[in-house]
Amino acid sequence: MDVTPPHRRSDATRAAILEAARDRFAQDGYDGATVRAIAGQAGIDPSMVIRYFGSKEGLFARVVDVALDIPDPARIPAEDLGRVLVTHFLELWERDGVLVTLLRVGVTNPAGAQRLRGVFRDQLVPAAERFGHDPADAPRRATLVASQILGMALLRYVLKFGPAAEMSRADVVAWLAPTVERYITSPEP
Amino acid sequence: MDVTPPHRRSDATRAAILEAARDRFAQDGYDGATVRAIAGQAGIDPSMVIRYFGSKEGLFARVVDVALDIPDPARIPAEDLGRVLVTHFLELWERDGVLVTLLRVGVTNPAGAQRLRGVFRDQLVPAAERFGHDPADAPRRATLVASQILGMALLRYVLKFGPAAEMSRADVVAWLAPTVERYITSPEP
DNA sequence: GAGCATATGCCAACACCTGTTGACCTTGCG
DNA sequence: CGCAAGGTCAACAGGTGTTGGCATATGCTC
Repeated sequence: MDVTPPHRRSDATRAAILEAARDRFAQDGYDGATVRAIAGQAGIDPSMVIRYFGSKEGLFARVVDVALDIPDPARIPAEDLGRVLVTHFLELWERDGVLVTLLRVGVTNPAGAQRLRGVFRDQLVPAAERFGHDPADAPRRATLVASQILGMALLRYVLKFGPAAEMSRADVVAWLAPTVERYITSPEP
Repeated sequence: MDVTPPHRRSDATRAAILEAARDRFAQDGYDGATVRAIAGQAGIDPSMVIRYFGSKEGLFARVVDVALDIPDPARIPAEDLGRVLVTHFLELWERDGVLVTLLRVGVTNPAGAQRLRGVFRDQLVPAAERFGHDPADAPRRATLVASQILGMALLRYVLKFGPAAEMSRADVVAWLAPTVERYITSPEP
């Protein structure tokens, strides 16, 4: 898709804009993050943002592009399933601000919600199909797992509630792992 | 605190503004809900909103005033604890848009996040103290329960994900009840 | 019932902020 | 040198919360 020559003189600026945008979107959401604030943080003029990314929406689309990289169930011992998955998701949320951005924007912006649904449908549900025994159950299992993971991420990384943010990662994993495991493997409540 | 005479001629208008505000805030969040849109839906002039509630923030403070009414643990049979609590929270989220509003705004607006923290600290943690055996553990238990409930509410009532919204209430209760119960009663993961 | 004070409501405008655009310099490379 | 890409500046059109002035209608006092 990107057929432009690999080295442009403005690549540094583009990268600076993207980095600033990631930061501002994650911090302030879509409406809260103004083009002027992003440009200011990147140290350039607001008009450059538009020239390089077409529009604010175009920039946002570039920023929010996430691969969940859910591990292959075949390579996980059955008794470690919950622990491995929860650990993976925590790392995902802590890696960069993309998921925080996605959630922040998805909650207020219809287009953002659409994008969140896309991630759920294209990555989480298929993973649930690989994990569970009955593929028809996958959407429900994915929903249950997502509810627990999203809820903890919301408290811990978005709202930054004291008790949630201060829990050690090991504690979070220890408590959530059995829940997630049950949602995936148990045939009924 | 409210010493004004009980019957003002403008009470109907005030109520209309509050109702419209509840709706718009729940739907569009704090920034998305404009004073003009609220006034339009209430069928009056935008200036009336300011005159009656001082400012947009004042109106929002009036709208977002929620009592979780968490039931008394002494009146719940131990084996019904999870079911009763999950059912209670689902009804709370479905009753009116207040919790949806609170979540939508809390995610993007710092003041909204503060208010959400207040609800958590003043209502959820004390409840966890009454429920659990070790009061020192209450913040962590409240966090775990909140993570599961908030996550499901997020998918079901805010983002309106298909699979989450279409699950029957009974199904949600059946799946979440054991989780919530474990978070409250189990001394360790 | 008449007159008046006051509450109620609308209109127009304000100052500010938003995304976006076009004209204009400036730098670096062929 | 010439020319295109990189970058800045100022301005635009539209939307925001908020304010003051002006019309109207209501309810109270005589």
